Amino acid sequence: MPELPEVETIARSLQPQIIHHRIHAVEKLDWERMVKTPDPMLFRELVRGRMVEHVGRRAKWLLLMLDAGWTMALHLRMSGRVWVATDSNDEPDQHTHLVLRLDNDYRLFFRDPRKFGRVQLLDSHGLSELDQSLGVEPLGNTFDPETLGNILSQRRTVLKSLLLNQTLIAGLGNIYVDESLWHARLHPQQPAHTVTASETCRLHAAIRDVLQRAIAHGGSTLRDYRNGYNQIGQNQEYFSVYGRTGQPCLACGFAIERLIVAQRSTHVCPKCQVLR
DNA sequence: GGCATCCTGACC
DNA sequence: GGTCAGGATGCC
Repeated sequence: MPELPEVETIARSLQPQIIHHRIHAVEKLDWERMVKTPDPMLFRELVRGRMVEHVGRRAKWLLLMLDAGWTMALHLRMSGRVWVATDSNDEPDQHTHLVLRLDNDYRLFFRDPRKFGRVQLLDSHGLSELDQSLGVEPLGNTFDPETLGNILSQRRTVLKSLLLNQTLIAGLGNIYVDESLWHARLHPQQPAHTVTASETCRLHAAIRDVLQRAIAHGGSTLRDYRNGYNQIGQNQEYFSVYGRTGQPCLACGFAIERLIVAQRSTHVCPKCQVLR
């Protein structure tokens, strides 16, 4: 799925296209399980006529801030794609399950072949609950080495699991966890509470660098991800370990290995990332 | 923690 | 036909 950098890139690319435009109607909604709340009938009713005031992001949630206090929160999960179709001849395909008609005749498409994606319409209370269910923003001001150290020191779980846990640090997924750990020279199976202060500083810096670079490159496109203009990202050209099994480590030349950690495909340099 | 589940498509 | 995939949840 889109992870933090991809969702951030989508949010930024949607802003100039949809802010200050009104949603005329929900033009297509053919997979109602996609709507988490409220029920699909009410969803259609409440969305009709709303003005998009801002587009933002919280963790991996894409947030369309609407007038009347509503927020449409979209989660793209594994294969979701959200973009603005500007060509009126461009028809939504069988995997495009949500289409919003805008007042400039543009349409917002939410395409998701695997149907894992979700959308919900939240009032301020619902938005606050969503916010509180998520951990610290790794690119936010409050995420410093001390904060990370406190999170690490209290858990005996392995680093990979901890970094994937959205209730602790919110926004990392499988790609950027592997990339961050490689840059920090830490093994994904190292127990969190054994990470030293200097390693914590390295990990903190690595997470921020990896995410910022990914955003600068417009996100990583493996298969499905596109930005709000339906364009691919470039960050996949800059991976250090993810998907580089058998290829030489960029730091030491040793072959990158693939293992399974926390039931997820995991990539490491066995020489740079030694398990202690 | 580990595992199944929600889905479809790509690839072998 | 089997396996794998950028995610999250729920169950033992």
